[in-house]
Amino acid sequence: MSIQIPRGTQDILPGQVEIWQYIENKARDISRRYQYSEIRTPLFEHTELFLRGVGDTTDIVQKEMYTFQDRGGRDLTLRPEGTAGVVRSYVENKMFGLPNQPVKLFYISQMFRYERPQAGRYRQFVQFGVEALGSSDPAMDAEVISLAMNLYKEMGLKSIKLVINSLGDKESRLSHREALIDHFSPRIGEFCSDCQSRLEKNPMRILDCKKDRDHELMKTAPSILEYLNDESAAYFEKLKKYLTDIGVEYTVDSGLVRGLDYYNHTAFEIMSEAEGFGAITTLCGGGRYNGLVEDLGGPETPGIGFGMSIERLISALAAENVELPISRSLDCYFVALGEEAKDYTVKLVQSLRDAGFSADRDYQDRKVKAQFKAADRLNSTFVAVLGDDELKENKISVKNMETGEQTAVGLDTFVQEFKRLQE
RNA sequence: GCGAUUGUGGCGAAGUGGUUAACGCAUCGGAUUGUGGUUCCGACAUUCGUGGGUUCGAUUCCCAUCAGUCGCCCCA
Repeated sequence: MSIQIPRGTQDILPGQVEIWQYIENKARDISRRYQYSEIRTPLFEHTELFLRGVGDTTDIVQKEMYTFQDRGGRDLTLRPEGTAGVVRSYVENKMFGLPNQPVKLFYISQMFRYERPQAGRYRQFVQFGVEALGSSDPAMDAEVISLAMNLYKEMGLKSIKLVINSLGDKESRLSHREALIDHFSPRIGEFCSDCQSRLEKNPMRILDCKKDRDHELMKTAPSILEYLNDESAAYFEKLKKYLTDIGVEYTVDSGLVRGLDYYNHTAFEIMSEAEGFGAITTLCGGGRYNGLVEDLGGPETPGIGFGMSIERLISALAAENVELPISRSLDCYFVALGEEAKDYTVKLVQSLRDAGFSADRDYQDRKVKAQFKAADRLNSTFVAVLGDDELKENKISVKNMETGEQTAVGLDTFVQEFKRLQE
């Protein structure tokens, strides 16, 4: 049997790729308006980067990484997310020393996670992500969130929902952590094995457990929001005010815990609420990661960012039946009859292309009728017919495919005549 | 990592333990010796994901394997 595409990957074929290009253009345009510059980092990094950056207790690191050794015995991993690589580059290139701060970066790149594929989940997928490094102003958080929300709005999505939460600073998290342990430990035996191991490692993640969600202790669990210290609470209030000021609607969910260890203060998620979207509704996830730059060997630097899946964005567009303004058209298709005409057509197609038009012709040696069918399928605006009759008079027939009108123009002045016909 | 379900021409999709594997769409050719989106006629699977087994015989039964889809865990 012939070789198949690797599991969880996909070919993006003509017809589909136009959607990708449209989205990528939109993402680049909105990044430009928000003044984020593109950064391109390697597809793979030293495994150590993700162990330290993403956190070695996370699912991503524990069971989802594409890790391999190269011929030199180096431990490398295909990036499972974008932030770690960008922060590594930020530190390595000493961007903290750039005159313009904060440093605002974006990327559109492939990510890799070894998982069982399902609706909205692939082993190779593409994220549009944004990172703003060097500011701890809550207005920065509002900007990053609004960038993501605006992209979805401009794409034409209606059924999307923004959920925000604050995880607080280190001090707030610590006191919340203790409160959680006090709350759950007396009856931890009633919880699933995952939760039992979470109790010491990361008790916040217990709140996220789907298996035990109906347990009575879940409802009475202490909320992080009650444990925010004054500074963290004020930060969160500011963020909410800014979001309201710029018209970004949100709901607060104190149970929102993101899957990566590095988050603090702001955490947010954007999901689709479209009917029949499938089980995985998260389109975009992000948050603040003050401390990550330091963990990766840089100076103390605050940061915030998000990652959004292009695949899931496309699914959401499909679920909402959004029509994108994508038009593929052909200006002129050439129909040639006979050897002499065919030879001449080689030059004619070239002349239109050189003049900036899209032009194509038959290469299958098809009959006239079939050539017209092809032109029709290609949605060609005009068809230029060249046969013995035309050649005899040094002319070429140009047919407007919409009106059916056909006129003969001089072969020598064809390009100029064709331009005139555009009006 | 676990579970459910599916796998027949380019696409969609019937079907049966027995020798010609429906049909629809698309494509190509003809009716119309040089003009599309309509109509009519014709052509188009040594083969039913792959490997093995049962059988006189398997696309149809069994096992394994690969892949798709969906769900769980978790995430984008």
